[in-house]
Amino acid sequence: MRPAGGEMGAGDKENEHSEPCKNVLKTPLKQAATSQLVLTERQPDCQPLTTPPKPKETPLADPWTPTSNLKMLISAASPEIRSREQRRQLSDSSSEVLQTKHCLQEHLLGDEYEKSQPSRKEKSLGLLCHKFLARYPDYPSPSQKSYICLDEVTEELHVERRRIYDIVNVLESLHMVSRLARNRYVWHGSHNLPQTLQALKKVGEENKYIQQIQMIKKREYEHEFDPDAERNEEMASSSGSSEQSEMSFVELPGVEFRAASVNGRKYKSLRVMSQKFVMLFLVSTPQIVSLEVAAKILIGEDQLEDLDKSKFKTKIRRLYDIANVLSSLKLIKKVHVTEERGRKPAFKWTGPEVLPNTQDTKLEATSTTSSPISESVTSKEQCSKALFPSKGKQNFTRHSSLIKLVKSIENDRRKIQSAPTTPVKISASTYQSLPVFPNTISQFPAITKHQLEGQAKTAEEMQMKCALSPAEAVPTPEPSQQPALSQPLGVCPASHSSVSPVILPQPQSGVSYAIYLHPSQAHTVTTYSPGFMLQPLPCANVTGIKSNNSKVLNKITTEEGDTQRGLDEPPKSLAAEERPETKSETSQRCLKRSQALPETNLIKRRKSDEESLDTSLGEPTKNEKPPSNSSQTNHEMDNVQEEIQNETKTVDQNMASCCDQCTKETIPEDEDKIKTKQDIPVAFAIPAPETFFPSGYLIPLTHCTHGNKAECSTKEKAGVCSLQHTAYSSPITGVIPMPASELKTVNIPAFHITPLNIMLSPNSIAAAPVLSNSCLNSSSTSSAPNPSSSALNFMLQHIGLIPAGVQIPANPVLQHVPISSQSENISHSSGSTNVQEGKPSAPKEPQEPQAATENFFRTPGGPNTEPALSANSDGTQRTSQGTLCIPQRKLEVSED
DNA sequence: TCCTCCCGCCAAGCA
DNA sequence: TGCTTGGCGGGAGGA
Repeated sequence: MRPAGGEMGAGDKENEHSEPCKNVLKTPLKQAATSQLVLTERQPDCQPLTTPPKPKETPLADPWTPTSNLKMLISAASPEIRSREQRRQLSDSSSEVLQTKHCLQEHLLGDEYEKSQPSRKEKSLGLLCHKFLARYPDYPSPSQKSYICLDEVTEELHVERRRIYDIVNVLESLHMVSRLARNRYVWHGSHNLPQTLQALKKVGEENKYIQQIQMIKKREYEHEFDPDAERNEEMASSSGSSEQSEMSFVELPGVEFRAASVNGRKYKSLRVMSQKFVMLFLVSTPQIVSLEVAAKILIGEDQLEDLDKSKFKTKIRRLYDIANVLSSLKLIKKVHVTEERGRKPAFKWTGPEVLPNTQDTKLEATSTTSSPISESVTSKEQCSKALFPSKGKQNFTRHSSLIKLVKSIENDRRKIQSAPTTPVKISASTYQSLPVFPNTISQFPAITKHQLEGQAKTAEEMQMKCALSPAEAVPTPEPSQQPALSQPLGVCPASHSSVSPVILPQPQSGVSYAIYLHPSQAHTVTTYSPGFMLQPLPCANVTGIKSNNSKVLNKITTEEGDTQRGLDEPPKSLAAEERPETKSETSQRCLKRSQALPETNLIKRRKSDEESLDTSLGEPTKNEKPPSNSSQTNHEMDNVQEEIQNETKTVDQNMASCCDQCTKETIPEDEDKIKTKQDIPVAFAIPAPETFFPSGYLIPLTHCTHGNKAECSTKEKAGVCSLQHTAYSSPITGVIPMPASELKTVNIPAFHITPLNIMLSPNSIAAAPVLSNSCLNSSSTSSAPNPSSSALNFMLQHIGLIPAGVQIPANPVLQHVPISSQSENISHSSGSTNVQEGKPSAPKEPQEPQAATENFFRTPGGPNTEPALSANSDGTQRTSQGTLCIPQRKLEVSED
């Protein structure tokens, strides 16, 4: 009957009753002990016992049939039915049932008996988990705690204890249960779930999982063109993660984690894996994660040992286990993403949207005026509390990293503060690195600094505000959309805030808009920030890497800045690319930083990112001064001209650098490279930074009322008005007041070669010189240029961005202007994935851009939460709220 | 054939 | 030392 040979298969043993004593397993025996009754009764009749596992399973109650399963599910749905069933079960003579079964078993042929056994599916972990969950209320009253006795559970559910551990471990990772003692757990239900998810999301963001995913996808894509790179990938994966060995378990305050023997196995704990898996969903957009990617990331965080494919397979197995439980919890749902290489199993987050951690945010919010830094750190620590604090081991990344974070933040802050001309890290580094006007930064009006700071601060304040009242802050048609909208400002982690959403004051409608840049975009943008250049932006190098088969991937990725530079090196964007050239102080410092980091060390880069992120985040926070300067100034006409001039300089610089970049990088690209660039992670289609500057996301800031200056001044401290006043924003995105109805799209050669789709109002030019400059890209014929546009035209012509005689119109005309080679990338569906990538704001192919329907900047909720969009003629889409969604890509996901 | 994932061996670690 | 936990991977069932 069963395969003989060596070790009997698991399944064999399971059904094996004829080969008794041979299999006396420790655990099974124990279990047998727990169900002694059954065994003792049976043993005499049947063969000497022996197969602990079997007796235990076959015995109880109803046989495992679809019917019984149905009953179980029904009972699960109804406590009454359940209890009734249980009572009946108890009343039944279990021994009789057992005997009957065993007798039946004995009389049946092997095959027949096997058939009588529950099918594999009926024994699935998912179903088991359902049954397990059915035993406890989702929200148990705090007064009456539900205790879980593993022995009872295993007995009642007729499963091996081992299986229960799998379930419990995953539940534990979500803090739905916690271990009290041996064999004993406490059921918390979903009470802690929101908190847990928030914490996980935060930690996930801190860990830059999005970037890791991007990198993995990038490598995958590379493999399509270079099969030999596979080995490299593995090496890269392992080496790059050599310092990621530290895995942490995110613990919630008040929910103590006391897993036994976890110390020795924590790194590979199913709990940790589960949490990380969840994090991937929470930080990614859309919230779809393929098993493969998840496994790779998990492996990446393990030791170097995890190189072979068996490890990968093991991870996949574990992920299936976890996924089954999460599916039972309805947190995820299995789907498939179609790729060129076939369908890939993936899971889509179907759980609750994770809003900003209100607790955490509140903390920060309330502390903003007192001790921002410490608060921020504190909150982070709270979110990612280390395990076993009593042991004080350093095994918990969160702890150590947070500590480092604090230090790095302080250091950066000091540096920044000491640099009077460094308004905001982002812009500071940018400007400083500009070759044309190396000292321009010193001329940059302090007011601009305040504006920028105010912006950053505004973002943070918005975040807090959103956290406090998300719905109010960003009204959305659907609750599920809230996260999407609030995320940029609220949920959006510090890392994103560094990119700070650009606020678009809308004096007329009273509604401001923020152009929120997706994390990936943020990276691009923030490359100006020293820290960001260290980020392993995948897309970038891909282009240049393609031909470098022999290179070790990790090296390649880490060498973006160096090795790629000579090629097309894009991702790094301005800062990374120009640093070496300009050798400005800032850039040098940045370069040093980046170089100091081991190229193969992903975690270090991550940390570096965190530093910069936190720095940028902390910057505004630390700055106690209300953004009054910026807000006030923005409204003062007297200053407009000055600002225009200053910004014009900035623009000029940017443009100059942009030109350089374009000529260097964009033009030379061949089709292959372009193709490579098209590679976009399946679930996280993030355009190659070097190629495109992804679209922005206009977020109506309806909660921000436009008031007069006086009003704002009074509100500024509350961080409400600052948003509106930050009209000029950073040169990166440009900001201009405009009515939603007048929003139009133009391609903005935002830094380098990355065109940015951004909305412009007819009068934007005059109001926002920076944007106006961007408009130069459009071939619109101009109408009477105003003074500012004239100046811009002059400068732009001067630097060769526009031909002599061409004038940038004061009233920009919406246009999609293809930008050289970049445009080709767009229409391309991700290299390896069929999750079709939309292109990042798409330049050249006006027709294509719109093809992408699913904006991955959309709400984290993914497709489900997609707001109603109305397509604009230019391919952009607008939500019912006026939020502009620029199509990014189409995700083909098939649900099972 | 590949995808899923059940099953239980066996070692770490706790009581 | 016995027992609990849980990492791990073989291999079976299903698609």
